[in-house]
Amino acid sequence: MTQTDPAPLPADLLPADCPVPSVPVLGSRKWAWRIIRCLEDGPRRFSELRVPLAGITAKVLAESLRSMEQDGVLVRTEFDENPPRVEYALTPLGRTLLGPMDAMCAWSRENLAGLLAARAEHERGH
Amino acid sequence: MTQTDPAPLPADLLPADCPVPSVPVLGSRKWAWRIIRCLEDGPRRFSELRVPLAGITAKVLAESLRSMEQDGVLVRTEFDENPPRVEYALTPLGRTLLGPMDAMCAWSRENLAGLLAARAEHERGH
DNA sequence: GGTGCCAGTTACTTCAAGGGAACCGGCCTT
DNA sequence: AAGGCCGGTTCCCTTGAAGTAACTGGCACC
Repeated sequence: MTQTDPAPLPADLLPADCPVPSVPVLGSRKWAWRIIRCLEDGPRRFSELRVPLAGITAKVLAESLRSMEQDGVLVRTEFDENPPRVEYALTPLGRTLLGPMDAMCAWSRENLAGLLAARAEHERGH
Repeated sequence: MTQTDPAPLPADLLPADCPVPSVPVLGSRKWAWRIIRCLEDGPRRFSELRVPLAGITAKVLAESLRSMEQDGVLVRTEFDENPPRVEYALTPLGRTLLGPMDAMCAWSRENLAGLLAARAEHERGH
């Protein structure tokens, strides 16, 4: 199971002098941001997550959740019911990500248009 | 040249309801954070960037720089000198990234230890 | 004429993540 | 007995970024 192996942190994680070159939990995992957002308001079960995360497959969602659980940003709780129920919730550590994420989200809201314009211009001009 | 095609923004970029699921410029490009940090204090030339970005190859650096130029976060300036000189500098748009990046960096400084602990515990306990 | 510098390029390979489709096990209802 | 629900797993394929290594072009200096 490759996805349950703790992914090695990128070698360049903390280069001693300059602050973080990448964001551990959020980098290189396409759905991580959205998953965290979906859990912001409380625990959700597997199938509840699949709805807002339109397009994600069970496989990828399961993989992402396991890796984020490993990182300690969320917890998986299995209830002994039938049909089975499994809930995912942010940990306190996971909640601390919301602040920085908001900063990034604000940046995107303000600057995404500019970024797309830059790309478009680049495509036309050359 | 695949890397000069404007990469399509991820389809899930702005899902209307919830703020940005990923960071355009910084996601999925391993060296982007560090490159921006290296330009924070002023323009640098190609070979100057290779020093602090220990381990990066000319190819990857060139690719990254071109894609970031396309996104409008930096500019490439070619001087007609010899030997050739080319400088890269952050644009105003690029500078606006520094704030959110600082927030993320602060998060990492504060919580990286906890994250590694969570991983380690996961590895032991299961 | 050979060497070096700078800023790359080109071709090839590797690797991790994502996507698609099929399948599973337990229990419940019809 | 058949089908549905939930929460997955398994296998296989594709993709995109990164890494490796060799090579380029123009000029300048020795």
